[in-house]
Amino acid sequence: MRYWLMKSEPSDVSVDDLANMPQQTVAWYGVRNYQARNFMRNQMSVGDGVLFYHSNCKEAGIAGIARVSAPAYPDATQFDPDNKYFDPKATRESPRWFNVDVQLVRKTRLVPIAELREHSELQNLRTLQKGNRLSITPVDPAEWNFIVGHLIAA
DNA sequence: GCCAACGTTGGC
DNA sequence: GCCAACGTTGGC
Repeated sequence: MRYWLMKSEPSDVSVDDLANMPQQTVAWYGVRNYQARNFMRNQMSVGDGVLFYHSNCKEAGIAGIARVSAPAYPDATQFDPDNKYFDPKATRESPRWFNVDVQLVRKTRLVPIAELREHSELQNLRTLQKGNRLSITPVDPAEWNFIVGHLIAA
């Protein structure tokens, strides 16, 4: 059982979009970064905790709690020439990109990134580090407990 | 919209 | 294998 922070642009999939999906579940398609792919393919398990994060938007921050609900499988968008995530180098025999399914546990208040930065308990949180651009980052259990127990509950 | 930081590409 | 050029990310 691990913990993760996963970024989504709310103009693409917001926490409210997720809440309205069947089973409140979405395939985490469109990841085109090998490190993030490897996290999904090699390290994620069903039941892992996810901080659903809104990025590249007016109010960036944690917007919900979710869970990994299906292990990694080939990302369908890589095979679709009409999709913006199409990858001509990917084949069905040898897919390049994988995604897990993520299911909403509950929407939370928006915890802004500035608030996350206020807490020394979170000074090592990967997504807060200078220059970090990874859309999926691991979260330590202590960081998870602090965020879920103190910030979200507050 | 700006721009720092980073990942990828491709010529050599 | 190097590395410059380019494209992207994402907070501000």
